[in-house]
Amino acid sequence: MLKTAIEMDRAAMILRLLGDKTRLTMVKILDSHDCCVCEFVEIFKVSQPSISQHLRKLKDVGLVKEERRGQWIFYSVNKSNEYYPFVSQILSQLPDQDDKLNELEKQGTRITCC
Amino acid sequence: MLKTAIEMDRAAMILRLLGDKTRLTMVKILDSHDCCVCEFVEIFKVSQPSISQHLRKLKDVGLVKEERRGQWIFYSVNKSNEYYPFVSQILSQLPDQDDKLNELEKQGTRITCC
DNA sequence: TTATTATATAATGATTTGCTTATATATACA
DNA sequence: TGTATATATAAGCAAATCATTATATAATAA
Repeated sequence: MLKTAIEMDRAAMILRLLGDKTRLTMVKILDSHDCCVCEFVEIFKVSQPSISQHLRKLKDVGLVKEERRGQWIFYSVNKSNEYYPFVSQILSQLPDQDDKLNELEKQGTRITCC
Repeated sequence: MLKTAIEMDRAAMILRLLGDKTRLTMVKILDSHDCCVCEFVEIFKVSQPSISQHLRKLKDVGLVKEERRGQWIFYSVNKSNEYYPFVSQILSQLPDQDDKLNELEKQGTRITCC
């Protein structure tokens, strides 16, 4: 077994985490753009606590990190996380989600503070 | 968006399917060796219906196929399935599980009919 | 200071999941 | 043919999941 291979139980845990359409799309978006909670609320049309809970799960395994900027808390992918190489390979096979952020731009609800 | 990219909801569905340690290990094993139900029962130490139910889920999305050989039903990965390229890339990042089958050989519980 | 905005957490409930045991079906063997 | 073996399906149950509403906390604006 390669030293670099992810363990099966860790891999299953990560796949289960990504096996939710909302979280998977979040991570795909965050892989190329920082976003704050309210942007995700707008994109996914679910309640703010629901978004916060998804982000919490991603943060709990260290896959995303948060950073306060004024009134907002921005999330980004933690590319130095041990699971990132595994996740990154998966994300690379997914269609880019730029249309979601472009939609926010058009609506004027994209947050571009700081 | 690339024509070849898997849709987000399909991707999430596949990841959720693989996001179970038993199923993930099954698919990893099946990717290189056909196996029958009773071998998985031996490997995973869970009930036979539990194994059958996992295989059913994998079969329902077309990721594995079955073939009767005498008294046994052998399962294998359906490499022509539309999701196989996506899955294959994930499997390639996992440690090989040959030790599981080697263990069966040692115990003499490997099925090598037909 | 008070009101507003952004976010997190707690509590709750419906649905899904993954196991179990019991049972049905199909093949193989004596 | 009758019995054993391999597998599938059904039913039941505990735990996990994902949403919601209510509430708490922190920063900003008036």
